Amino acid sequence: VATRLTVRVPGDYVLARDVCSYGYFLLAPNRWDPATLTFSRVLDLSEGPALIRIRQEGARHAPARGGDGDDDGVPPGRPGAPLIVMASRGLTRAEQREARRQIGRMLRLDEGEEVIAEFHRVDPRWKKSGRGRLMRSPTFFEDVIKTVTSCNVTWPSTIIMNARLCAVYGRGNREIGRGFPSAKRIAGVKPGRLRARCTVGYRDQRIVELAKMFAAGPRRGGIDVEWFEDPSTPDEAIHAALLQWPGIGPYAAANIMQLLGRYRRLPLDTESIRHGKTILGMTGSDRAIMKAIHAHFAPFGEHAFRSYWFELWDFYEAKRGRSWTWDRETTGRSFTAAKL
DNA sequence: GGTAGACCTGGACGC
DNA sequence: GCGTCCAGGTCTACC
Repeated sequence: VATRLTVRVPGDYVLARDVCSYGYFLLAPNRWDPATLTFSRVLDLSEGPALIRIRQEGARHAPARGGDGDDDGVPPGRPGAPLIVMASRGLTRAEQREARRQIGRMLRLDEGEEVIAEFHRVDPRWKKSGRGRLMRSPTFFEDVIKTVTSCNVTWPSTIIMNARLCAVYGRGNREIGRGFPSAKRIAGVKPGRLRARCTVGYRDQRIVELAKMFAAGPRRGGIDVEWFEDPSTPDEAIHAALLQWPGIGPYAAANIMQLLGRYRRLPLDTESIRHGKTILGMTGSDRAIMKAIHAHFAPFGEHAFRSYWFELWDFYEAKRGRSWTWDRETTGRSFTAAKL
């Protein structure tokens, strides 16, 4: 008998808005169905993979949009309504706890209403839409690998890499689909084979090396995930550690910090330069613009990245409609600036 | 301390 | 179609 779970959420939580808040919601194994406002993916649980579908109680299909500009950005869904989670099979008690933990991490349910309210006090532009939470992955490992697959490539390549990683090395089957591969699985793959089967290019060795570090764990000189996830670990220590990892430079390190809920640093890339020039009216060399962007968002303090990110996200939405209406086969493939 | 060039892939462009 | 060029962060080598 398939398991059904009810997940309680913060009082302001809206699934459609808070899932469709970061590009990773468009990357395998994640799936967002704009027609039914349902999120689904395969989770890796102790007894095996399981497909889970998540929807929010009472959320209905968004009404057809009117003309451009008369959309107030308020997402479909009743804030704070519980999530209904349907699994493709029966889950043991232990697996139910695992699933809740992974879903909680992915949806950022740990960030309560008061955290988002504080962000809105610092930057009131997002109060009306309620934007504040950023979607991430069920595990730290997946967040790190997704970051690496988004470095130095255009978005369509990132989509392909993640799809291939799941299809080739993820657990699952034809019926339920496949999840994201575990660190242990990738750690045992030869770099050349990863490159050939997943088109990760020169990232092959770096990805395998990272997987080995995750798979080894702290006792064998690898990565101590708990230390990174622990809010009491200082930002500086995490940043310094990340920069030592293969394939992780300033952009990736800042992005991973954001994914860990540390929003003070900005992962700036070429997209940021465009944003600085066209939206913020900045001029000068790329270096100068990067510096100016950091300075521009510094006053937002520990919410700097949220302010920056939702400014970018607003830009994409202005061009392509609200993110929860994006179809992954069309809009979802081309939502970055280079394509607009 | 900063920086030129290589790395790999998919997409755009010119023929 | 086919070949060439370019975008996109990180890393190494070298000032």
